[in-house]
Amino acid sequence: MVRREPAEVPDEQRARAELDAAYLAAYRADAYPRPAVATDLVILTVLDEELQVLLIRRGIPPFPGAWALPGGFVRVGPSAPGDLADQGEDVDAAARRELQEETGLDPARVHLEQLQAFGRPGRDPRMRVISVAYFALVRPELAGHVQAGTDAAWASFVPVREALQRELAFDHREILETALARVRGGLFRRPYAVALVPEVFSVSELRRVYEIIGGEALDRGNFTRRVQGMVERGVLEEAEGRKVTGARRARVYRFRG
Amino acid sequence: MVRREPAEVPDEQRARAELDAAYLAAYRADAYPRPAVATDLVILTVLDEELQVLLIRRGIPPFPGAWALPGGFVRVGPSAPGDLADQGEDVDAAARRELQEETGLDPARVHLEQLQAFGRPGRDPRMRVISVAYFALVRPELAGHVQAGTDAAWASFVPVREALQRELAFDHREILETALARVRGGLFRRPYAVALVPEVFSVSELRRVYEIIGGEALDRGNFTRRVQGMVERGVLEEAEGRKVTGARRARVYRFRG
DNA sequence: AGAATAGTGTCTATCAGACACTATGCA
DNA sequence: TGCATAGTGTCTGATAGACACTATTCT
Repeated sequence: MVRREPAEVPDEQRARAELDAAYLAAYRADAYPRPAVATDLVILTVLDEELQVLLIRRGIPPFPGAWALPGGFVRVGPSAPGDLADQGEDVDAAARRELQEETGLDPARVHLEQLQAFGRPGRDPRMRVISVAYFALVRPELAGHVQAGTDAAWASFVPVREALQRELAFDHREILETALARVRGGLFRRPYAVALVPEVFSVSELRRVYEIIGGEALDRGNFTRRVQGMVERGVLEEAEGRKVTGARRARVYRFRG
Repeated sequence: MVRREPAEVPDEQRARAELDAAYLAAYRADAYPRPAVATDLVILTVLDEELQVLLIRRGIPPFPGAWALPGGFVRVGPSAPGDLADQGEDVDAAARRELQEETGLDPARVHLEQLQAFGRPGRDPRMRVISVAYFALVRPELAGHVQAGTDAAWASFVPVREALQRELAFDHREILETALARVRGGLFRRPYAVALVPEVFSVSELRRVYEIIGGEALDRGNFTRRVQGMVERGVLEEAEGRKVTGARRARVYRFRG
Protein backbone atom coordinates (compact mmCIF):
# COMPACT_ATOMS: atom_id res chain seq x y z
CA MET A 1 0.00 0.00 0.00
CA VAL A 2 2.78 2.29 -0.96
CA ARG A 3 0.67 5.17 -2.08
CA ARG A 4 -1.93 5.16 0.65
CA GLU A 5 -1.54 7.61 3.49
CA PRO A 6 -2.73 7.71 7.11
CA ALA A 7 -5.70 9.65 8.49
CA GLU A 8 -6.26 13.36 9.01
CA VAL A 9 -4.17 15.72 11.20
CA PRO A 10 -4.13 19.54 11.60
CA ASP A 11 -3.15 21.46 8.48
CA GLU A 12 0.39 22.74 9.14
CA GLN A 13 1.48 19.60 10.81
CA ARG A 14 0.03 17.64 7.96
CA ALA A 15 1.72 19.69 5.25
CA ARG A 16 5.10 19.08 6.85
CA ALA A 17 4.41 15.42 7.41
CA GLU A 18 3.36 15.12 3.82
CA LEU A 19 6.56 16.61 2.49
CA ASP A 20 8.60 14.38 4.73
CA ALA A 21 6.60 11.39 3.66
CA ALA A 22 7.02 12.32 0.00
CA TYR A 23 10.76 12.53 0.28
CA LEU A 24 10.84 9.39 2.34
CA ALA A 25 8.79 7.53 -0.22
CA ALA A 26 10.96 8.76 -3.07
CA TYR A 27 14.10 7.98 -1.16
CA ARG A 28 13.00 4.52 -0.22
CA ALA A 29 11.82 3.71 -3.71
CA ASP A 30 15.18 4.84 -4.96
CA ALA A 31 16.96 2.66 -2.43
CA TYR A 32 15.09 -0.45 -3.53
CA PRO A 33 16.57 -2.45 -6.39
CA ARG A 34 15.06 -1.63 -9.74
CA PRO A 35 14.61 -3.81 -12.80
CA ALA A 36 16.06 -3.07 -16.19
CA VAL A 37 13.25 -2.30 -18.65
CA ALA A 38 13.51 -3.33 -22.28
CA THR A 39 11.27 -3.39 -25.33
CA ASP A 40 10.96 -6.46 -27.54
CA LEU A 41 9.57 -6.20 -31.05
CA VAL A 42 7.48 -8.70 -32.98
CA ILE A 43 8.01 -7.32 -36.48
CA LEU A 44 5.58 -9.01 -38.86
CA THR A 45 5.18 -8.89 -42.60
CA VAL A 46 3.63 -10.98 -45.36
CA LEU A 47 6.24 -12.16 -47.84
CA ASP A 48 6.13 -15.08 -50.29
CA GLU A 49 2.54 -15.89 -49.34
CA GLU A 50 3.52 -16.35 -45.70
CA LEU A 51 3.35 -14.43 -42.46
CA GLN A 52 6.95 -13.79 -41.43
CA VAL A 53 8.60 -12.45 -38.31
CA LEU A 54 11.98 -10.78 -37.96
CA LEU A 55 14.37 -12.85 -35.86
CA ILE A 56 17.95 -12.30 -34.79
CA ARG A 57 20.44 -15.10 -34.30
CA ARG A 58 22.08 -14.85 -30.89
CA GLY A 59 25.82 -15.33 -30.74
CA ILE A 60 26.48 -14.88 -27.06
CA PRO A 61 25.03 -16.37 -23.86
CA PRO A 62 22.44 -16.64 -22.65
CA PHE A 63 20.75 -18.77 -25.32
CA PRO A 64 23.70 -18.81 -27.75
CA GLY A 65 22.60 -20.10 -31.12
CA ALA A 66 18.95 -19.47 -30.35
CA TRP A 67 16.82 -16.98 -32.22
CA ALA A 68 15.43 -13.91 -30.57
CA LEU A 69 13.12 -11.00 -31.20
CA PRO A 70 14.91 -7.69 -31.70
CA GLY A 71 14.85 -5.45 -28.69
CA GLY A 72 16.79 -3.18 -26.42
CA PHE A 73 16.74 -1.28 -23.20
CA VAL A 74 14.63 1.78 -22.54
CA ARG A 75 16.79 4.83 -21.94
CA VAL A 76 16.19 6.24 -18.51
CA GLY A 77 17.45 9.54 -17.14
CA PRO A 78 19.45 9.82 -13.95
CA SER A 79 16.15 10.16 -12.10
CA ALA A 80 17.46 11.26 -8.72
CA PRO A 81 14.67 11.94 -6.22
CA GLY A 82 13.30 15.40 -6.91
CA ASP A 83 15.17 15.72 -10.18
CA LEU A 84 12.48 16.87 -12.57
CA ALA A 85 14.58 17.10 -15.70
CA ASP A 86 15.31 14.31 -18.14
CA GLN A 87 13.52 11.20 -17.04
CA GLY A 88 14.64 9.61 -20.30
CA GLU A 89 12.73 8.44 -23.36
CA ASP A 90 9.13 7.32 -23.66
CA VAL A 91 8.71 3.54 -23.78
CA ASP A 92 6.81 3.93 -27.07
CA ALA A 93 9.72 6.01 -28.37
CA ALA A 94 12.14 3.29 -27.33
CA ALA A 95 10.17 0.81 -29.40
CA ARG A 96 10.16 3.16 -32.40
CA ARG A 97 13.89 3.76 -32.01
CA GLU A 98 14.55 0.04 -31.80
CA LEU A 99 12.47 -0.57 -34.92
CA GLN A 100 14.41 2.10 -36.77
CA GLU A 101 17.76 0.75 -35.61
CA GLU A 102 16.99 -2.87 -36.37
CA THR A 103 15.30 -2.45 -39.72
CA GLY A 104 16.09 1.03 -41.00
CA LEU A 105 12.35 1.51 -41.43
CA ASP A 106 10.63 4.83 -40.83
CA PRO A 107 8.44 4.15 -37.76
CA ALA A 108 5.88 6.60 -39.13
CA ARG A 109 5.20 4.26 -42.05
CA VAL A 110 4.74 1.15 -39.91
CA HIS A 111 1.85 0.13 -37.68
CA LEU A 112 3.44 -0.15 -34.23
CA GLU A 113 1.30 -1.09 -31.26
CA GLN A 114 2.02 -2.07 -27.71
CA LEU A 115 1.24 -5.68 -26.92
CA GLN A 116 1.78 -5.95 -23.16
CA ALA A 117 4.50 -6.21 -20.57
CA PHE A 118 6.27 -9.47 -19.81
CA GLY A 119 7.74 -9.46 -16.34
CA ARG A 120 8.30 -13.00 -15.10
CA PRO A 121 11.39 -13.14 -12.89
CA GLY A 122 14.08 -15.28 -14.45
CA ARG A 123 13.00 -14.57 -18.03
CA ASP A 124 16.48 -13.15 -18.50
CA PRO A 125 18.89 -15.23 -16.42
CA ARG A 126 21.47 -12.43 -16.25
CA MET A 127 19.36 -9.97 -14.32
CA ARG A 128 15.84 -8.81 -13.71
CA VAL A 129 14.51 -7.46 -16.99
CA ILE A 130 10.91 -6.43 -17.49
CA SER A 131 10.07 -6.18 -21.16
CA VAL A 132 7.34 -4.17 -22.81
CA ALA A 133 6.53 -6.02 -26.01
CA TYR A 134 5.32 -4.32 -29.19
CA PHE A 135 4.28 -5.65 -32.53
CA ALA A 136 4.92 -3.98 -35.86
CA LEU A 137 3.12 -4.59 -39.15
CA VAL A 138 5.31 -3.84 -42.16
CA ARG A 139 4.15 -3.44 -45.77
CA PRO A 140 5.80 -5.90 -48.15
CA GLU A 141 7.38 -3.15 -50.27
CA LEU A 142 9.13 -1.85 -47.16
CA ALA A 143 9.97 -5.30 -45.78
CA GLY A 144 12.05 -5.94 -48.89
CA HIS A 145 14.44 -3.15 -47.95
CA VAL A 146 14.99 -4.68 -44.53
CA GLN A 147 16.59 -7.83 -45.85
CA ALA A 148 18.77 -5.75 -48.15
CA GLY A 149 19.94 -3.41 -45.44
CA THR A 150 20.73 -6.05 -42.83
CA ASP A 151 23.28 -8.81 -42.49
CA ALA A 152 21.03 -11.72 -43.36
CA ALA A 153 23.06 -14.13 -41.25
CA TRP A 154 22.06 -12.26 -38.12
CA ALA A 155 18.67 -10.72 -38.71
CA SER A 156 16.08 -11.92 -41.19
CA PHE A 157 12.41 -12.52 -41.74
CA VAL A 158 11.42 -16.10 -40.99
CA PRO A 159 8.05 -17.71 -41.70
CA VAL A 160 6.12 -17.78 -38.43
CA ARG A 161 5.50 -21.51 -38.81
CA GLU A 162 9.27 -22.09 -38.89
CA ALA A 163 9.96 -19.58 -36.14
CA LEU A 164 7.69 -21.48 -33.77
CA GLN A 165 9.65 -24.67 -34.44
CA ARG A 166 12.98 -23.07 -33.66
CA GLU A 167 14.50 -22.62 -30.24
CA LEU A 168 13.63 -19.08 -29.19
CA ALA A 169 15.56 -17.21 -26.51
CA PHE A 170 14.11 -15.89 -23.25
CA ASP A 171 10.27 -15.94 -23.24
CA HIS A 172 10.17 -14.87 -26.86
CA ARG A 173 8.00 -17.82 -27.88
CA GLU A 174 5.33 -16.62 -25.46
CA ILE A 175 5.67 -13.05 -26.74
CA LEU A 176 5.41 -14.18 -30.35
CA GLU A 177 2.37 -16.33 -29.63
CA THR A 178 0.69 -13.48 -27.76
CA ALA A 179 1.33 -11.15 -30.69
CA LEU A 180 -0.07 -13.66 -33.17
CA ALA A 181 -3.18 -14.10 -31.04
CA ARG A 182 -3.65 -10.33 -30.93
CA VAL A 183 -3.28 -9.92 -34.69
CA ARG A 184 -5.52 -12.89 -35.50
CA GLY A 185 -8.12 -11.84 -32.95
CA GLY A 186 -8.26 -8.31 -34.33
CA LEU A 187 -8.10 -9.27 -38.01
CA PHE A 188 -11.75 -8.47 -38.68
CA ARG A 189 -12.07 -5.65 -36.17
CA ARG A 190 -8.86 -3.65 -36.51
CA PRO A 191 -7.08 -2.38 -39.65
CA TYR A 192 -4.22 -4.85 -39.29
CA ALA A 193 -4.54 -6.37 -42.76
CA VAL A 194 -4.37 -3.00 -44.53
CA ALA A 195 -1.05 -2.40 -42.75
CA LEU A 196 0.32 -5.56 -44.37
CA VAL A 197 -0.51 -4.81 -48.00
CA PRO A 198 1.03 -2.15 -50.26
CA GLU A 199 -0.26 1.32 -49.55
CA VAL A 200 -2.39 1.03 -52.68
CA PHE A 201 -3.79 -2.45 -53.04
CA SER A 202 -6.28 -4.55 -54.95
CA VAL A 203 -9.07 -6.57 -53.39
CA SER A 204 -7.15 -9.77 -54.12
CA GLU A 205 -4.02 -8.59 -52.37
CA LEU A 206 -6.03 -7.71 -49.28
CA ARG A 207 -7.90 -10.98 -49.41
CA ARG A 208 -4.66 -12.97 -49.57
CA VAL A 209 -3.46 -11.29 -46.38
CA TYR A 210 -6.69 -12.19 -44.61
CA GLU A 211 -6.37 -15.76 -45.83
CA ILE A 212 -2.72 -16.07 -44.82
CA ILE A 213 -3.26 -14.68 -41.33
CA GLY A 214 -6.63 -16.29 -40.75
CA GLY A 215 -5.50 -19.59 -42.19
CA GLU A 216 -8.60 -20.27 -44.26
CA ALA A 217 -9.80 -19.50 -47.77
CA LEU A 218 -12.35 -16.73 -48.18
CA ASP A 219 -15.01 -16.48 -50.88
CA ARG A 220 -13.93 -13.93 -53.51
CA GLY A 221 -17.38 -12.52 -54.08
CA ASN A 222 -18.25 -12.19 -50.42
CA PHE A 223 -14.89 -10.60 -49.69
CA THR A 224 -15.46 -8.00 -52.39
CA ARG A 225 -18.70 -7.11 -50.65
CA ARG A 226 -16.77 -6.72 -47.40
CA VAL A 227 -14.41 -4.29 -49.10
CA GLN A 228 -17.36 -2.36 -50.50
CA GLY A 229 -18.74 -2.17 -46.99
CA MET A 230 -15.44 -0.78 -45.75
CA VAL A 231 -15.54 1.88 -48.46
CA GLU A 232 -19.10 2.82 -47.48
CA ARG A 233 -18.11 3.07 -43.83
CA GLY A 234 -15.17 5.29 -44.79
CA VAL A 235 -12.47 2.83 -43.73
CA LEU A 236 -11.13 2.50 -47.25
CA GLU A 237 -11.33 4.71 -50.33
CA GLU A 238 -10.88 3.88 -53.96
CA ALA A 239 -7.53 5.04 -55.35
CA GLU A 240 -6.51 6.21 -58.81
CA GLY A 241 -5.40 3.72 -61.41
CA ARG A 242 -5.47 -0.03 -61.72
CA LYS A 243 -3.19 -2.83 -60.73
CA VAL A 244 -2.29 -6.13 -62.39
CA THR A 245 -2.18 -8.75 -59.67
CA GLY A 246 -3.48 -11.60 -61.76
CA ALA A 247 -4.72 -11.77 -65.33
CA ARG A 248 -6.91 -8.69 -65.34
CA ARG A 249 -6.36 -5.12 -64.17
CA ALA A 250 -8.01 -4.63 -60.80
CA ARG A 251 -9.40 -1.61 -59.00
CA VAL A 252 -7.20 -0.35 -56.22
CA TYR A 253 -7.97 0.98 -52.76
CA ARG A 254 -6.24 2.90 -50.01
CA PHE A 255 -6.67 2.98 -46.23
CA ARG A 256 -8.30 6.16 -44.97
CA GLY A 257 -6.46 6.82 -41.71
CA MET B 1 20.89 -2.81 -31.32
CA VAL B 2 21.84 -4.00 -27.89
CA ARG B 3 21.34 -7.68 -28.49
CA ARG B 4 22.86 -8.02 -31.92
CA GLU B 5 26.35 -9.37 -32.22
CA PRO B 6 29.13 -9.10 -34.82
CA ALA B 7 30.04 -11.68 -37.44
CA GLU B 8 31.64 -15.10 -37.15
CA VAL B 9 35.12 -15.82 -35.74
CA PRO B 10 36.94 -19.08 -34.85
CA ASP B 11 35.34 -21.14 -32.09
CA GLU B 12 37.62 -20.71 -29.06
CA GLN B 13 38.21 -17.08 -29.67
CA ARG B 14 34.51 -16.60 -30.11
CA ALA B 15 33.54 -18.40 -26.94
CA ARG B 16 35.82 -16.16 -24.93
CA ALA B 17 34.69 -13.05 -26.70
CA GLU B 18 31.10 -14.07 -26.03
CA LEU B 19 31.63 -14.45 -22.31
CA ASP B 20 33.38 -11.13 -22.16
CA ALA B 21 30.63 -9.51 -24.16
CA ALA B 22 28.00 -11.06 -21.91
CA TYR B 23 29.57 -9.70 -18.79
CA LEU B 24 30.16 -6.38 -20.45
CA ALA B 25 26.56 -6.16 -21.54
CA ALA B 26 25.32 -7.11 -18.09
CA TYR B 27 27.69 -4.71 -16.43
CA ARG B 28 26.79 -1.84 -18.68
CA ALA B 29 23.08 -2.45 -18.36
CA ASP B 30 23.57 -2.48 -14.62
CA ALA B 31 25.47 0.78 -14.77
CA TYR B 32 22.73 2.58 -16.68
CA PRO B 33 19.97 4.22 -14.67
CA ARG B 34 16.90 2.06 -14.27
CA PRO B 35 13.29 3.08 -13.84
CA ALA B 36 11.14 2.12 -10.91
CA VAL B 37 8.39 -0.24 -12.05
CA ALA B 38 4.95 -0.15 -10.48
CA THR B 39 1.56 -1.71 -11.05
CA ASP B 40 -1.63 0.34 -11.08
CA LEU B 41 -5.01 -1.30 -10.66
CA VAL B 42 -8.33 -0.37 -12.22
CA ILE B 43 -10.62 -2.27 -9.86
CA LEU B 44 -14.14 -2.28 -11.30
CA THR B 45 -17.44 -3.48 -9.95
CA VAL B 46 -21.14 -2.90 -10.55
CA LEU B 47 -22.86 -1.48 -7.50
CA ASP B 48 -26.12 0.47 -7.20
CA GLU B 49 -26.83 0.05 -10.90
CA GLU B 50 -23.54 1.74 -11.83
CA LEU B 51 -20.07 0.77 -12.95
CA GLN B 52 -17.73 1.83 -10.16
CA VAL B 53 -13.97 2.07 -9.80
CA LEU B 54 -11.90 1.96 -6.64
CA LEU B 55 -10.10 5.26 -6.02
CA ILE B 56 -7.79 6.41 -3.30
CA ARG B 57 -7.60 9.98 -2.07
CA ARG B 58 -4.03 11.25 -2.12
CA GLY B 59 -2.87 13.17 0.93
CA ILE B 60 0.71 13.93 -0.03
CA PRO B 61 2.39 15.51 -3.06
CA PRO B 62 2.49 15.03 -5.91
CA PHE B 63 -1.20 15.62 -6.71
CA PRO B 64 -2.33 16.19 -3.11
CA GLY B 65 -6.09 16.05 -2.86
CA ALA B 66 -6.39 14.29 -6.19
CA TRP B 67 -7.76 10.78 -6.59
CA ALA B 68 -5.61 7.93 -7.75
CA LEU B 69 -5.80 4.29 -8.72
CA PRO B 70 -4.36 1.93 -6.14
CA GLY B 71 -0.93 0.64 -7.00
CA GLY B 72 2.54 -0.06 -5.78
CA PHE B 73 6.04 -0.95 -6.77
CA VAL B 74 7.08 -4.31 -8.13
CA ARG B 75 9.48 -6.04 -5.76
CA VAL B 76 12.80 -6.67 -7.45
CA GLY B 77 15.67 -8.77 -6.14
CA PRO B 78 19.18 -7.44 -5.79
CA SER B 79 19.81 -8.57 -9.35
CA ALA B 80 23.58 -8.24 -9.41
CA PRO B 81 25.10 -9.27 -12.75
CA GLY B 82 25.37 -13.03 -12.75
CA ASP B 83 23.29 -13.42 -9.62
CA LEU B 84 20.81 -16.08 -10.59
CA ALA B 85 18.87 -16.22 -7.35
CA ASP B 86 15.93 -14.06 -6.36
CA GLN B 87 15.10 -11.72 -9.16
CA GLY B 88 12.04 -10.69 -7.14
CA GLU B 89 8.31 -11.15 -7.72
CA ASP B 90 6.42 -11.63 -10.96
CA VAL B 91 4.73 -8.47 -12.23
CA ASP B 92 1.43 -10.36 -12.30
CA ALA B 93 2.07 -11.42 -8.71
CA ALA B 94 2.74 -7.81 -7.76
CA ALA B 95 -0.67 -6.89 -9.16
CA ARG B 96 -2.34 -9.74 -7.25
CA ARG B 97 -0.55 -8.73 -4.06
CA GLU B 98 -1.57 -5.12 -4.50
CA LEU B 99 -5.18 -6.16 -5.06
CA GLN B 100 -5.09 -8.25 -1.90
CA GLU B 101 -3.50 -5.48 0.13
CA GLU B 102 -5.80 -2.74 -1.11
CA THR B 103 -9.09 -4.59 -0.95
CA GLY B 104 -8.59 -7.70 1.15
CA LEU B 105 -10.02 -9.68 -1.74
CA ASP B 106 -8.80 -13.14 -2.68
CA PRO B 107 -7.16 -12.61 -6.08
CA ALA B 108 -8.24 -16.12 -7.08
CA ARG B 109 -11.88 -15.03 -6.93
CA VAL B 110 -11.39 -11.91 -9.05
CA HIS B 111 -10.84 -11.55 -12.79
CA LEU B 112 -7.45 -9.83 -13.02
CA GLU B 113 -5.96 -9.06 -16.42
CA GLN B 114 -3.04 -7.02 -17.62
CA LEU B 115 -4.04 -3.93 -19.54
CA GLN B 116 -0.74 -2.55 -20.83
CA ALA B 117 2.32 -0.63 -19.70
CA PHE B 118 2.31 3.14 -19.32
CA GLY B 119 5.78 4.58 -19.60
CA ARG B 120 5.66 8.24 -20.56
CA PRO B 121 8.54 10.11 -18.90
CA GLY B 122 7.26 12.65 -16.42
CA ARG B 123 4.10 10.72 -15.59
CA ASP B 124 5.39 10.67 -12.03
CA PRO B 125 7.19 13.98 -11.40
CA ARG B 126 9.26 12.51 -8.56
CA MET B 127 11.18 9.99 -10.62
CA ARG B 128 10.99 7.75 -13.62
CA VAL B 129 8.24 5.22 -12.98
CA ILE B 130 7.01 2.80 -15.61
CA SER B 131 3.67 1.35 -14.63
CA VAL B 132 2.12 -1.91 -15.74
CA ALA B 133 -1.62 -1.37 -15.48
CA TYR B 134 -4.10 -4.13 -14.68
CA PHE B 135 -7.83 -4.18 -14.42
CA ALA B 136 -9.84 -6.27 -11.98
CA LEU B 137 -13.50 -7.22 -12.20
CA VAL B 138 -15.07 -7.81 -8.80
CA ARG B 139 -18.39 -9.51 -8.08
CA PRO B 140 -20.85 -7.28 -6.19
CA GLU B 141 -21.09 -9.64 -3.21
CA LEU B 142 -17.31 -9.36 -2.78
CA ALA B 143 -17.16 -5.64 -3.52
CA GLY B 144 -19.38 -5.04 -0.51
CA HIS B 145 -16.71 -6.39 1.81
CA VAL B 146 -14.16 -3.97 0.40
CA GLN B 147 -15.93 -0.89 1.65
CA ALA B 148 -16.35 -2.50 5.05
CA GLY B 149 -12.72 -3.50 5.39
CA THR B 150 -11.21 -0.22 4.28
CA ASP B 151 -11.15 3.31 5.66
CA ALA B 152 -13.81 4.77 3.43
CA ALA B 153 -12.31 8.25 3.62
CA TRP B 154 -9.20 7.06 1.75
CA ALA B 155 -10.29 4.29 -0.54
CA SER B 156 -13.74 3.76 -1.95
CA PHE B 157 -15.67 2.74 -5.01
CA VAL B 158 -16.74 5.73 -7.08
CA PRO B 159 -19.09 5.68 -10.06
CA VAL B 160 -16.97 5.82 -13.20
CA ARG B 161 -18.96 8.78 -14.46
CA GLU B 162 -17.97 10.74 -11.35
CA ALA B 163 -14.41 9.48 -11.36
CA LEU B 164 -13.87 10.88 -14.85
CA GLN B 165 -15.03 14.29 -13.65
CA ARG B 166 -12.61 14.36 -10.75
CA GLU B 167 -8.99 15.39 -10.84
CA LEU B 168 -7.03 12.18 -11.18
CA ALA B 169 -3.35 11.91 -10.26
CA PHE B 170 -0.52 11.00 -12.64
CA ASP B 171 -1.81 9.60 -15.95
CA HIS B 172 -4.54 7.70 -14.15
CA ARG B 173 -7.28 9.22 -16.29
CA GLU B 174 -5.65 7.73 -19.37
CA ILE B 175 -5.24 4.37 -17.64
CA LEU B 176 -8.88 4.37 -16.52
CA GLU B 177 -10.09 5.30 -20.00
CA THR B 178 -7.96 2.59 -21.57
CA ALA B 179 -9.36 0.03 -19.14
CA LEU B 180 -12.94 1.10 -19.85
CA ALA B 181 -12.31 0.83 -23.59
CA ARG B 182 -10.92 -2.67 -23.11
CA VAL B 183 -13.87 -3.83 -21.01
CA ARG B 184 -16.47 -2.24 -23.30
CA GLY B 185 -14.74 -3.54 -26.42
CA GLY B 186 -14.62 -7.07 -25.07
CA LEU B 187 -18.09 -7.08 -23.52
CA PHE B 188 -19.58 -9.37 -26.16
CA ARG B 189 -16.43 -11.38 -26.85
CA ARG B 190 -14.90 -12.01 -23.44
CA PRO B 191 -16.52 -13.22 -20.21
CA TYR B 192 -16.18 -9.84 -18.52
CA ALA B 193 -19.85 -9.49 -17.61
CA VAL B 194 -20.03 -12.85 -15.85
CA ALA B 195 -17.15 -11.67 -13.64
CA LEU B 196 -19.29 -8.75 -12.51
CA VAL B 197 -22.41 -10.63 -11.40
CA PRO B 198 -22.81 -12.95 -8.41
CA GLU B 199 -21.30 -16.38 -8.98
CA VAL B 200 -24.82 -17.70 -9.48
CA PHE B 201 -26.93 -15.22 -11.36
CA SER B 202 -30.22 -14.77 -13.16
CA VAL B 203 -30.61 -13.67 -16.75
CA SER B 204 -31.82 -10.27 -15.55
CA GLU B 205 -28.78 -9.70 -13.37
CA LEU B 206 -26.48 -10.47 -16.27
CA ARG B 207 -28.49 -8.31 -18.63
CA ARG B 208 -28.29 -5.34 -16.26
CA VAL B 209 -24.49 -5.59 -16.25
CA TYR B 210 -24.41 -5.59 -20.04
CA GLU B 211 -26.72 -2.59 -20.09
CA ILE B 212 -24.76 -0.67 -17.49
CA ILE B 213 -21.40 -1.24 -19.18
CA GLY B 214 -22.66 -0.95 -22.74
CA GLY B 215 -24.79 2.06 -21.90
CA GLU B 216 -27.88 0.97 -23.82
CA ALA B 217 -30.99 -1.04 -23.07
CA LEU B 218 -31.15 -4.60 -24.39
CA ASP B 219 -34.27 -6.49 -25.39
CA ARG B 220 -35.19 -8.99 -22.68
CA GLY B 221 -36.31 -11.69 -25.04
CA ASN B 222 -33.35 -11.43 -27.33
CA PHE B 223 -30.96 -11.39 -24.39
CA THR B 224 -32.47 -14.58 -23.03
CA ARG B 225 -31.73 -16.18 -26.40
CA ARG B 226 -28.15 -14.96 -26.08
CA VAL B 227 -27.85 -16.66 -22.69
CA GLN B 228 -29.32 -19.86 -24.14
CA GLY B 229 -26.70 -19.68 -26.86
CA MET B 230 -23.96 -19.34 -24.24
CA VAL B 231 -25.32 -22.41 -22.47
CA GLU B 232 -25.32 -24.37 -25.74
CA ARG B 233 -21.74 -23.30 -26.46
CA GLY B 234 -20.73 -24.40 -22.97
CA VAL B 235 -19.85 -20.92 -21.72
CA LEU B 236 -22.55 -20.99 -19.06
CA GLU B 237 -24.41 -23.78 -17.32
CA GLU B 238 -27.70 -23.79 -15.50
CA ALA B 239 -27.31 -23.89 -11.71
CA GLU B 240 -29.50 -25.39 -9.02
CA GLY B 241 -32.30 -23.39 -7.51
CA ARG B 242 -34.05 -20.16 -8.33
CA LYS B 243 -33.48 -16.56 -7.46
CA VAL B 244 -35.86 -13.69 -6.77
CA THR B 245 -34.52 -10.63 -8.53
CA GLY B 246 -37.87 -9.11 -9.39
CA ALA B 247 -41.40 -10.33 -8.89
CA ARG B 248 -40.93 -13.91 -10.00
CA ARG B 249 -38.35 -16.58 -9.20
CA ALA B 250 -35.88 -16.81 -12.01
CA ARG B 251 -33.63 -19.58 -13.31
CA VAL B 252 -30.00 -19.18 -12.35
CA TYR B 253 -26.79 -19.82 -14.25
CA ARG B 254 -23.12 -20.18 -13.52
CA PHE B 255 -19.97 -19.46 -15.57
CA ARG B 256 -18.21 -22.61 -16.76
CA GLY B 257 -14.54 -21.71 -16.48
C1' DA C 1 -9.40 -19.78 -78.20
C1' DG C 2 -8.38 -20.84 -73.69
C1' DA C 3 -6.92 -19.75 -69.14
C1' DA C 4 -6.95 -16.99 -65.23
C1' DT C 5 -8.53 -13.44 -62.56
C1' DA C 6 -12.00 -9.29 -61.84
C1' DG C 7 -16.42 -8.02 -60.86
C1' DT C 8 -21.49 -8.71 -60.18
C1' DG C 9 -25.75 -11.14 -59.18
C1' DT C 10 -28.65 -14.40 -56.65
C1' DC C 11 -30.38 -17.74 -53.51
C1' DT C 12 -30.64 -19.28 -48.80
C1' DA C 13 -29.81 -20.21 -43.98
C1' DT C 14 -28.95 -17.79 -40.02
C1' DC C 15 -29.28 -14.19 -36.81
C1' DA C 16 -30.43 -9.81 -34.45
C1' DG C 17 -33.94 -6.77 -33.32
C1' DA C 18 -38.80 -5.51 -32.49
C1' DC C 19 -42.68 -6.88 -30.36
C1' DA C 20 -46.42 -9.70 -28.55
C1' DC C 21 -48.17 -13.20 -25.65
C1' DT C 22 -48.42 -16.39 -21.63
C1' DA C 23 -46.76 -17.74 -16.81
C1' DT C 24 -45.76 -16.93 -12.10
C1' DG C 25 -45.67 -14.90 -7.71
C1' DC C 26 -46.15 -10.86 -4.70
C1' DA C 27 -48.79 -6.83 -2.67
C1' DT D 1 -57.12 -8.62 -8.61
C1' DG D 2 -53.58 -5.91 -10.38
C1' DC D 3 -48.86 -5.53 -11.38
C1' DA D 4 -44.11 -6.51 -12.23
C1' DT D 5 -41.03 -9.63 -13.88
C1' DA D 6 -39.92 -14.47 -16.09
C1' DG D 7 -40.08 -17.03 -20.01
C1' DT D 8 -41.50 -18.16 -24.86
C1' DG D 9 -43.05 -17.36 -29.59
C1' DT D 10 -43.17 -14.91 -33.98
C1' DC D 11 -42.24 -11.78 -37.63
C1' DT D 12 -38.95 -9.19 -40.39
C1' DG D 13 -34.91 -7.02 -42.20
C1' DA D 14 -30.01 -7.55 -42.52
C1' DT D 15 -26.20 -10.32 -43.28
C1' DA D 16 -22.89 -14.11 -44.34
C1' DG D 17 -21.93 -17.94 -47.03
C1' DA D 18 -22.34 -20.77 -51.27
C1' DC D 19 -22.32 -20.52 -55.91
C1' DA D 20 -23.11 -19.04 -60.63
C1' DC D 21 -22.51 -15.94 -64.36
C1' DT D 22 -20.30 -12.20 -67.12
C1' DA D 23 -16.12 -9.21 -68.19
C1' DT D 24 -11.40 -8.40 -69.19
C1' DT D 25 -6.73 -9.32 -70.43
C1' DC D 26 -2.82 -12.20 -71.22
C1' DT D 27 -0.67 -16.20 -73.69
